[in-house]
Amino acid sequence: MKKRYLVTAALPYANGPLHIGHLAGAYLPADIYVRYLRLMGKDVVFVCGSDEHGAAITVKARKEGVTPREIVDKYNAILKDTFEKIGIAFDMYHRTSEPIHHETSQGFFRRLNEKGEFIEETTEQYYDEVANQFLADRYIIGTCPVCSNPDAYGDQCEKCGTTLSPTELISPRSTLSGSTPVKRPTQHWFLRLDQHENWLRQWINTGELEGVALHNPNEWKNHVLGQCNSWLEQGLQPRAMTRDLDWGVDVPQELPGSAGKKLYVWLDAPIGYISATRQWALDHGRDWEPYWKSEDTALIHFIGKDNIVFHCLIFPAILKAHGEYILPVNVPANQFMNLEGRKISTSRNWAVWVHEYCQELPGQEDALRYNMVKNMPEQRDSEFTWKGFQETTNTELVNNLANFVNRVLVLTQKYYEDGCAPQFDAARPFKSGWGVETEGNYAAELRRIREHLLEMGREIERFNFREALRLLMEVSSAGNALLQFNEPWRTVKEDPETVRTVLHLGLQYVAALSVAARPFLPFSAERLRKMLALPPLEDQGDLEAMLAVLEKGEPLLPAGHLLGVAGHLFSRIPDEVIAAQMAKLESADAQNAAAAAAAAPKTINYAPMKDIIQFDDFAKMDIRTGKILTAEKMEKSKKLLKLQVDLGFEQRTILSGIAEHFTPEEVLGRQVVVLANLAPRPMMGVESQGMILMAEDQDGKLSFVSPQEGWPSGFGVR
RNA sequence: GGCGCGAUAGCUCAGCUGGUUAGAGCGUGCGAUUCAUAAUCGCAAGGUCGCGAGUUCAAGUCUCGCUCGCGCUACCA
Repeated sequence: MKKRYLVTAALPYANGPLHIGHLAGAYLPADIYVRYLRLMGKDVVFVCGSDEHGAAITVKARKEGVTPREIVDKYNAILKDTFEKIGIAFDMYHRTSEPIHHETSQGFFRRLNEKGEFIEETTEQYYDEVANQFLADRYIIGTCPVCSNPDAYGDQCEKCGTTLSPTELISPRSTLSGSTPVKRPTQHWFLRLDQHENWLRQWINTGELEGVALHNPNEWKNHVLGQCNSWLEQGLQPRAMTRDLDWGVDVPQELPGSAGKKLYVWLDAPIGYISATRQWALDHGRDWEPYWKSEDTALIHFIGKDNIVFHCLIFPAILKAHGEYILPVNVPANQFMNLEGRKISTSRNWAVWVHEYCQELPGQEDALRYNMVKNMPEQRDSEFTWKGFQETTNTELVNNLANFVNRVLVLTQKYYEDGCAPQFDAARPFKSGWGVETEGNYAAELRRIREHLLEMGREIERFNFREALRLLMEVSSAGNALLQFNEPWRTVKEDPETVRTVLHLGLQYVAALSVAARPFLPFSAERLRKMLALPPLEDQGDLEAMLAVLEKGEPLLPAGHLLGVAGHLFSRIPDEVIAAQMAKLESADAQNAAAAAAAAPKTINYAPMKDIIQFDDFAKMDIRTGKILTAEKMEKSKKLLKLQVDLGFEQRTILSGIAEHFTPEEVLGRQVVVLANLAPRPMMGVESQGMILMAEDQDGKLSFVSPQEGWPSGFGVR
């Protein structure tokens, strides 16, 4: 057991609101874990914050005609408010635009630079000659090579989701000036990740660093280890830690060549965890350093699977390179949550937005949390459906949990007019709620609850939140069974003594739930406290203290305790609400379809004309007729066909990127037109000696360009 | 193409280092019950553990091949 915990949840990017996938992926598991630790009296700090830098934000600002500052202020406010409303209890929700963060990340940069962790390298990047600046990937749009979307960004096509680099775009253009960008050399700082590969491999797979055991890799999730090893096996390459950007943390200005350079997200966002911790310490008069630099601290990152490599390899490399920091003891990444059978998509508005949920289903925050846990993508992608949400909420939360609480309180207040927990005989036997036809006894029953909650805690510690939630709910079921087996409504006249004992015990179940449910259902737990007229939880050791009382077989709520007002802990989700939410999703979908249909005819995006050339330029090209003699799929390639082409006077081996459009059989014997004097180029170990000319339409479909049937090979085209 | 992860009851998912009749929740059927938001409790039915081989006394669990889904990654002269 570590002495203290530092828990982080992925920094949300401040250019959009939060959807259920984010919640189920990172924030909710982190929150449950942290709330549990606090209830167990642990020293824990839980940090997060808005990631407010980068080109995507400036692009959005430009589009909306506002400043980047206005964008991040807006979304930071929304995010912060959403987290609060859905009950994510950060100790500090920070933002990367704060000065203390700039200072912290620049400090890292300086330190790494001094320690020789960087190499400075010059690469070619697209440059806008009209706007006079280098272009971030996001500033370049062009035609997607995969789906032919004419407006794909330089880093990603939002239509088909493919990850791209700007050089892959067909006919790239700058979003700043509309001009065609040109490549220019620019110098950047690269982190020598290759030099960290060995210890990272050792550390990931054995948990050992320099002979010291830091964690047990068996406790890490399969897909996390798999993803890391996949990268390690391919070999780590130096990675640029700086970019030519205008919105971000400056590269320390005293360094030569720093003008116009900003820290790349690798050296910006994750260091936000540290900045946030520093700010928390300042606000609370505490020392932040033990949380990041002491070996008896457990550092845990909650993230989605898209962030695994970042948090398991690159950030640890940075921390280790710095030299003073500890490494994460676990990175329990979740997979993705789908929505109604499809991937959640921000750009297509196929999502359930958390702030909208809070607005449209007020008071149902815990129902969402419950459903998120119930369907948490812990080991594989999972599925959220509104129908499932309704069913789960109505059966498990309303029918089982809320109803149990209600029937205990209503029965008690019905039978004991003073509205107090009854005096009772602890030695009185009754039927246990934990098994059919088993005799129970008051103290043993309380210990039974304790054992169950201990098990729940163990599952939380192992990041098995679904299982932990199931165990919690079993307490409620056992409570229901307790009432069912003893039937106080029938025996209250003939055997009032036993009924007192049973109902008093029922109240203990509710009291136990009012503490144990807090990690999952914080709002409901608080309402339970009120119904029981118990003080609000202090959030520091409440569960630990409660378990100690249960262990002694003593009541959590003494006889004579005046209860509060019974009420409905959860309300049923009616069909109309589900129908309305489904309609909302479908209308988003219809809007997308309409937008796509409307855009389709207009987006016959003819490539812009290239610059005028002279006849001499054309004459330099030696274009010849030819015929494909043999064709085979290129080993290990999805796109390349290896062709033998007859040019009459000789044969050529030509590699052509048409494998996704034509099979080797289809192209055999085709007459083609070949650019014959193109410089040979090796690809995948084979030299390509020319280029087959193809026509390409708007959708990226290809067509051979051929002379008339039977035309001889080897003659010129002009 | 390479690599990683996944494929288990109608649905959503657990099954650690291989070991007795493969589990849970929901749904379904039957029964009990009525304090409670037509709630609850019990019992039962339901699976050739993606497909095909192999290792083993023994495989959902290990090995190999294949199919499908998701993710990362390379090649379009």
